[in-house]
Amino acid sequence: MPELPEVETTCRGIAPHLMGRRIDGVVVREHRLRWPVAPQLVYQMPGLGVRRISRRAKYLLLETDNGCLIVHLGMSGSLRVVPHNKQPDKHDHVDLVLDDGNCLRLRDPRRFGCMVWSDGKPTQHPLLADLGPEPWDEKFSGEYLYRLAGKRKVAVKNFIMDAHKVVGVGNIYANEALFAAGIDPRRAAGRISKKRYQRLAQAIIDVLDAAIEQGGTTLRDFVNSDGEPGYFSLELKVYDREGDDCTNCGRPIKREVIGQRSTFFCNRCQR
DNA sequence: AGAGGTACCTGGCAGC
DNA sequence: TGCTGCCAGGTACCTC
Repeated sequence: MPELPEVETTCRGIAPHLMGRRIDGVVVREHRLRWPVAPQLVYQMPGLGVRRISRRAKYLLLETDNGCLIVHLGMSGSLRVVPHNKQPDKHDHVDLVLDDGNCLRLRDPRRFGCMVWSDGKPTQHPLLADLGPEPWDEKFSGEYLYRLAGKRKVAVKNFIMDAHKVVGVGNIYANEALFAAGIDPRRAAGRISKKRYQRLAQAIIDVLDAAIEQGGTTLRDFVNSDGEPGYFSLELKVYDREGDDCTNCGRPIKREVIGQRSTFFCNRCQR
């Protein structure tokens, strides 16, 4: 389940194999992703050169000479560069055939991902236009979160997972960042001090940085690899550790459902 | 406008 | 062993 660090790692992994290449063709074996695979892939992409690969939130942007492919990996998606004649597996839904005999292959068993097209600036696409800042953006800070929280009653965990506030904080990292900042995930967003938001903002950045670094060091080959990029072996302190000892105080980690999502925390260390 | 809930999808697992 | 049923997750979209 790709969270932002895995998307970033994918972006870095595939970029060298795509930059400057030409798309010779596109094969869509299954168009039923979250939204139907954009028809432009088939009628517009062939013949175009790849100019730039980048990431915005959890979206990968593949800019060409004439339009931009926007890819989201959903929960189970992955992208790899493989020889085009390699036999696709059941869940290999789309190939972008490159001019060097390889292809960029999208695999997505659960089909929560998407491949949509943007003719203009991808950042103005409806999916991207209203997103909050990247955690590394200078716009993002504890002050920013504090201001946005106002008097809102929503649980702080849901608040930081809202991509319209700040992008890239999925369930795993929301749990980890709140633990690092010592904040109870159930606490109302509007009832947290500016100072504690400053700690939280830094925790979000730190936890994502650490995961991206892990991704970089444990990066599997994005070419000719059968394996999935795999989960970063980042040491998680609370996520999926219900009943285990808190690494800080030794008390058992609690699990509770907040906003229909599993939430893990230490109710002694997080207030 | 904010808050809360639902849908989408399938591999993997627990329980029978 | 084989079946059923539930869960995981990101995000758009629905309703109140």
